[in-house]
Amino acid sequence: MTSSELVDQLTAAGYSNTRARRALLDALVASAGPASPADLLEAGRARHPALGLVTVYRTLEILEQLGLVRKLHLEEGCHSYALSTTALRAEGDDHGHGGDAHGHHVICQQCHRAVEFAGCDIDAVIASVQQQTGFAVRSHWLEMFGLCPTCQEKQS
Amino acid sequence: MTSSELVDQLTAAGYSNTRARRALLDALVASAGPASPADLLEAGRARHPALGLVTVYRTLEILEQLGLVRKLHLEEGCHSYALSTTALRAEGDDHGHGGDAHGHHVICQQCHRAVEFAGCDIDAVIASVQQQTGFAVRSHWLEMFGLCPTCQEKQS
DNA sequence: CTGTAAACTGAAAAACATTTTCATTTTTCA
DNA sequence: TGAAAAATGAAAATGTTTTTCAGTTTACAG
Ligand SMILES: [Mn+2]
Ligand SMILES: [Mn+2]
Ligand SMILES: [Zn+2]
Ligand SMILES: [Zn+2]
Repeated sequence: MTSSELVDQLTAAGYSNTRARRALLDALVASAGPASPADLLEAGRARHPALGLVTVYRTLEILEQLGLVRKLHLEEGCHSYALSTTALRAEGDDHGHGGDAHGHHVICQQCHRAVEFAGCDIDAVIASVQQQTGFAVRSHWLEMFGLCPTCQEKQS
Repeated sequence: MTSSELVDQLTAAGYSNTRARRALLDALVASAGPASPADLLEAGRARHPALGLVTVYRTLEILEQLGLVRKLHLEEGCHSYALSTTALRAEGDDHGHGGDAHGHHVICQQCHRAVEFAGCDIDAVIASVQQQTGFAVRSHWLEMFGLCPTCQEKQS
């Protein structure tokens, strides 16, 4: 997903095409792994020095609502954002957190690269939990951690 | 799990039995759902008014290391803590986040009560992710959201 | 093109959350 | 019971997110 495709999505949704947003989206597309708001501010300022942190927060909120990025919760530092994969966004496969389409990530414990994956087939687990606890499960949230191919090689 | 059992675990692990810790543990056991550090400070001060927030953070960190509480990441407000279930702690079922035994919670979207559940049988999903992405998956993290039995009744 | 209304921006301040520091108090244990 | 070690909490430092607001930029109708 290029940053101008992302801009198109924003304008299609009725948002303006501004310099600040282009800078942020460029930064987001260029970033290797998930990036925190502070990370994105720094990277965005390389493109548009006047960029403000408030705009980073506001734009990420919009992007998240549109399903273009996902907020990851990490052990360290908590929130980071990662672009969502086109294929998965299109799929509309909603076991979703609160009714929104959702995806899940594997995150490298070494280099922190994150990759979205398709097909979280956990209906059996959900059924078991509903039976065990009496809860009506409406959504779930799953993250995996490990080593990416590159870091596996370096390891050995 | 009573609070004095928790104190026993602490002393067994070499930590002192202090008034501040007893107050915090009482508060934790009494709390209905997951509680934030600020929540626990307030509840703990009902028992020991001098209790400080720093001690709340420090004690939660210890309890988490011992596997007695788990840190939940929620959409709103981020970190909260919930006692872990005895049965699950004993089980030593470690698909674990970083090698530690782990458990998962279902959280009520209405009243925020959290219940730990056993048996996250997602080996097939893990295998598929490893195959899809090339990552070597070492641990995972799963939360479910829905309605607890009580809130389901109220709903209808 | 232009002019205008609506949308957006970023500085600053406020509101929160977490961590560090350090002098004092409490606990443990010989 | 006394000394050493561990733990405490106030205060300050650090970090993150939200709110406000006056000024700027963008979109778009004319
Ligand atoms: Mn989180
Ligand atoms: Mn598991
Ligand atoms: Zn890696
Ligand atoms: Zn409920």
